[in-house]
Amino acid sequence: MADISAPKGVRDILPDESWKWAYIFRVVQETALNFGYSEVHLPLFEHTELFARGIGDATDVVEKEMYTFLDKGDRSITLRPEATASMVRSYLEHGMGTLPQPVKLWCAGPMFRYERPQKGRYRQFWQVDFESLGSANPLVDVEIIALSVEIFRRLGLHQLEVVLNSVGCPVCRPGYRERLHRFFESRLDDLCDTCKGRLDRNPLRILDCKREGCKAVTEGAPAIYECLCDDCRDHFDAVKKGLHRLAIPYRLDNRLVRGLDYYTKTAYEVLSGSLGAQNAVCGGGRYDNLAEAIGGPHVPGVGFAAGVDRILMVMEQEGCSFGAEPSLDAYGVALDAGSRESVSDLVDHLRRNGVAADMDYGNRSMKTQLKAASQRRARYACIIGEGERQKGTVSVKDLATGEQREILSEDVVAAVRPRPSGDE
RNA sequence: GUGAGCGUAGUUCAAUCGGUUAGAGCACUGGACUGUGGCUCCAGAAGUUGGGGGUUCGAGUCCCCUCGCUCACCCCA
Repeated sequence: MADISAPKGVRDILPDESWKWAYIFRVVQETALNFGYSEVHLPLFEHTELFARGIGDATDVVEKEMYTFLDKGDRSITLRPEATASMVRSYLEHGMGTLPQPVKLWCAGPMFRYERPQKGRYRQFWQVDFESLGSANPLVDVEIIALSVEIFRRLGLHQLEVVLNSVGCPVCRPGYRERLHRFFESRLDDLCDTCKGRLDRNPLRILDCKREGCKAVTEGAPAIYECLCDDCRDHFDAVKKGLHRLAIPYRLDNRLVRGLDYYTKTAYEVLSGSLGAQNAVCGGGRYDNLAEAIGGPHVPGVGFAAGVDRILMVMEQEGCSFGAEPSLDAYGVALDAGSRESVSDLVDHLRRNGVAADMDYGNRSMKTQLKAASQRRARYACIIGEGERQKGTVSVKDLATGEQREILSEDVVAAVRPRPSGDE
């Protein structure tokens, strides 16, 4: 066991896995293009204040899960625990309010949260994040949900469930909160200790509790639907209607909550049954008051983040395809020590002409080189020995059929090049 | 932060009640086959049994501490 190892909760994505990641990002990128979202690259760290205000100081994420440190200029810096706040910051900082609205952006990259690792939860984890900024139109909520569902569909995931709720807005939520408070107050004895504490701070969170006792109590709790203001109710109806039109199935769940005031109206998650306790592959919703919370003008927004680590986990479990595994077109094989330089030259020539080619650098026997060619799933072995060198030829062996022919060096590219895609 | 389970070769795992030199599959290297791969057979290399302390004639095995991993609570992607 090496005495040096990666820090707790982080991991290496090695070649046996990395090509699958690349596949997922490719699918996400194509889908983003289809839906009219443009990619941005955002910094991995921000001023701590952005997250404190943009996520909320009362949340667990901000209270105890952030990687925060002072830089050499004594600024408090935090590794981003999520992307939405950065996205809104970027929108405001670059005056995107002057562009046609909504501005539709996406990004991908690692997020950081100091949590105890477990299945599907890492301290550095990858998200793809989509945000649509500047429109309060419920059709945009529908688009966001449809986009996330489409990504999962293209990736081949089918055992997923969309869970939908509305969390109201600053107009109607206080009334609901009060009703909940009254309801739980009368059943205080049946609640767990943490929920007793939540009663005054944030009774909505009690709905989220997973303890059996609390769940039983919440069965009879008033639903937020009864308390939504006209605006929120119309919006919610429009979103539900939109999902119906697009034939996107969903389940309503009034336990799905977001604790803070700048989260408004639509809240949704996409859950997988095959993930263990960390079963959300995607979470999102509307945050019409977030831009103001971080010191900007009123900019409505809606978006989602999907966890790439978890998506991959579910895909593996459900036996989804990741496209073609990377392979070589040609593998150079030297019969003797004197031919190694010729093989090196040939491989370089192939590579410069768009052929995926590799060779052995370990002075291994010809047998072992051919073995390596098979293992790398090369289509052809390009063999050079003394005889070939004298004649200026290469023996090209089709590793699938075993068929071999000797061809002139200058014709090798044409012989092993993958079927031209037409526009090369 | 809390709880439970687990740490043996690169990796997946063995090792009887505490008993001699800690074994095997896969992977790796070489050979059988010196100009032809996948299969087979043979051989080789590979270990501070996570670390530290204790009990014992003797510890991979039992006890304590510590570190790490895993799962769950919590929270979320």
